[in-house]
Order: sequence, then C-alpha cells, then structure tokens
Amino acid sequence: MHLHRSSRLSDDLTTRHPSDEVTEAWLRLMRVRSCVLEAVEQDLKKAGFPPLAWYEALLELSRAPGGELRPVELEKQMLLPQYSTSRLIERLVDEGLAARRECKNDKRGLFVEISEAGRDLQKRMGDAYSTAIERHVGSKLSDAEAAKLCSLLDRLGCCAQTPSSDTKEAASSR
Amino acid sequence: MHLHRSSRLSDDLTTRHPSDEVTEAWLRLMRVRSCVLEAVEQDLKKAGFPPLAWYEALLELSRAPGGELRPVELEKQMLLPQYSTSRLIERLVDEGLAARRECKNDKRGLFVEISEAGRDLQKRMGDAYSTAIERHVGSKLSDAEAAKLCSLLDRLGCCAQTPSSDTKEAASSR
DNA sequence: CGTGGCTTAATGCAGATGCATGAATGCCAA
DNA sequence: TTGGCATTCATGCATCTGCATTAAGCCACG
Repeated sequence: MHLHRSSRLSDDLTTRHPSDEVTEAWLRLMRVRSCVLEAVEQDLKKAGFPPLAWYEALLELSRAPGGELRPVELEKQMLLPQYSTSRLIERLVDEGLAARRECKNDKRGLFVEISEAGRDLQKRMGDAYSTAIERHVGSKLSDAEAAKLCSLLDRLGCCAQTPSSDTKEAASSR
Repeated sequence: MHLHRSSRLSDDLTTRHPSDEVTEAWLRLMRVRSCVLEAVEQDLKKAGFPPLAWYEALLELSRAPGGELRPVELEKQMLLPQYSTSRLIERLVDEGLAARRECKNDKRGLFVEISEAGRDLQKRMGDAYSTAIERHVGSKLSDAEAAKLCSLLDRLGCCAQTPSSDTKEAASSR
C-alpha cells in the first residue's frame, strides 16, 4: 500500500476530492446566496418592482455614454447568455423603459437606449435595492468583513470585475 | 470627492444605504456563485448526469434512515418551495430512482424511498461532483481560506446548517 | 466581385419555475 | 361528534429558461 499522505491524499493524478472545508464553503456559497437573493428579491417585489435583472440592465444602460449599448456589450456586462439578453431587452422595450435604435455602422446590430421612464425606474429601484442590501447584507457584516469576503470570492475568479475597473474597449462603433 | 458616510453613519431611521464594501461583496456573491455553479453544472452535464438538484435529493434520501423521507422533510433540507419538491420527486420516480410509499400514520402524506438505481446514481454523481468542486473551488482556495469563507457566509445567516448539525426532530412518523 | 466563415440578434420549442388553487386528511375545541 | 382551520401534496396556467436554429450582415481572401 503506497498512497495516503495523511490529510492531503488529494493530489493524485486526477484532481481528487475536495477537503471538508472546501465542500462546506461550496455548500454555503450556494445556500447563502440563494437565501439572501430571495430575501432581496422579495423586498423589491413587495415594493412593486420588476425583477432584479431589469435593474441591472437599466443601470448598465444609464451608465453607458449616451445611455445606449449594444446588446452584445450588455450581455458581457451582465454575464447572461445571448438569448437571455435578447429577451430582456424585448421586455424593457415593451414596457417603454428602453428603445431599439439603428446601428449605422453595423447593420447586424442595434443600440438599446434607455428612456426617461427607464432612468426614472432605475433610480427608484436603486433606492429600494440599496435598502434591501443593507438590510440583508450590510447589517450583518462589518466593512472589513465585507472586504474580506470580497477578496475570498475573487479568488474563485471566473468573473468579478468592478464596473469601474474595465477601461478597455470603450467608445467604438456609433 | 466621496461625500457623506464616513463608514457607519448607516443607522439612521430607515436602514440606510450599504457601504461600498458591502455592495461589492453582494455583487461578488451573486456573480461568483453563478460562474462557479455554471462551471460545476457544466462538468456534470458533460459527464452525462442529470441536474445537481437530483443529486442533492438522492443524497438526502440515501442518508435518511431506511432511505426514505417525507416530501416535507426533503423540502426543508433542500430549501426548496413545496411545488418544486413535489415535481422533483415526480421526476425521480419517473426515472425509477425513487418510489412513493404509503405513509400509514398520516394519510395526507407519503414517503419517498430511494431505489437501488437511485443509490447507484447518487454514488456515481457524487464522484463527478467532488471532482468538479475540487476543480472549481478547492484548487483556488486553501483550506484556511475556505474555512474563513464559510464563517463569513455564515454571518449572513438565513440558512446554512450542516446536515450533521440538526439533531432536532428526527425519528417521528413512520 | 463572390464565396465561405464569423458575428450579431431573434425565435420555435421543450422543459422548468412561480403562483395560486384544489383535494384529502389531520387536529382541536366546543 | 362536528365544524373550522391547518397541514400535506398535486396540478393548471402563465411565464421564463435553455438549446438549437435561422436570418442577416460583416470580413477576408482568392
């Protein structure tokens, strides 16, 4: 019997099994986020607002120069699949929160421009949203703890870019 | 630049706005979990397995005494809405992974019992699942970091009970 | 030019989810 | 006992999602 390096018998050829700590972290990540999200969404819903995704989209649009974005960009910002973005936009347009604009230099694409109603809703939701986050997250964590949580989550990589930190590819088509 | 809010002027009357740290933590919690989950689910799917929820359910069932549980219990364990559990069970039964059993002392309810095929699938999925977690979480975090992450997530409360830690209400009806 | 291959966006369809409701049973108090 | 209310589970319906495909325009190369 070779094998068995005490508690780290993990690293044999095929990326072996996670430690208990890791497994627990995974479980908590799944469960806690689902609870907290549920709580926040519920708060918003009770206040009569549409789903969070609408807010995120409106926020991105309102921040963009000219209040407009290509669906592809929105897609990247929000980490959503293409068809999902397409339908989200459809709903925003249906509700008069945004409008489709022609894209002169690339006829395949289009621009989505936030409307006044959209900006208004975005602001009102932002308020309720902040309050909910404070209630369900802020009130349970010190700033230092929140920062620590951030940095740990960042280690898991995949995504996580601060909206203010991507300076690359800005003003392009128009 | 940054005006108001030194760090904790938060607590005025109406549960005010969260600090930047808290907001960032919230955003990361949402994004990171979605990326990591996606990656893990994708691994499982590529290996030809059903969705994660099936595994979680089979796991709970296989752990339960006699390999059977009331839907209500499963529901609590998995933090799922009632109808969702009902349909999950329906699918498991359809696939021959579990069976409905009569509940003698409460005719409203029933028992769901895992089958041999169910136990088998649970084991095989467990393997793939572990590997995926190690790949997408374990390999990016030391055990100490994972533990720290756990404890921070626990602060957010709501749920998060280790399956081994709820000793309350066990053997009841049968 | 024209043709093949890539990017962008929309959509049909099947399956999943949320919500409200229904049907059966249990529990309890008068 | 009985009537009212709570608990347990299922389901109809509208909506949402994932997946695959389509349609249109771009781009580069011969």
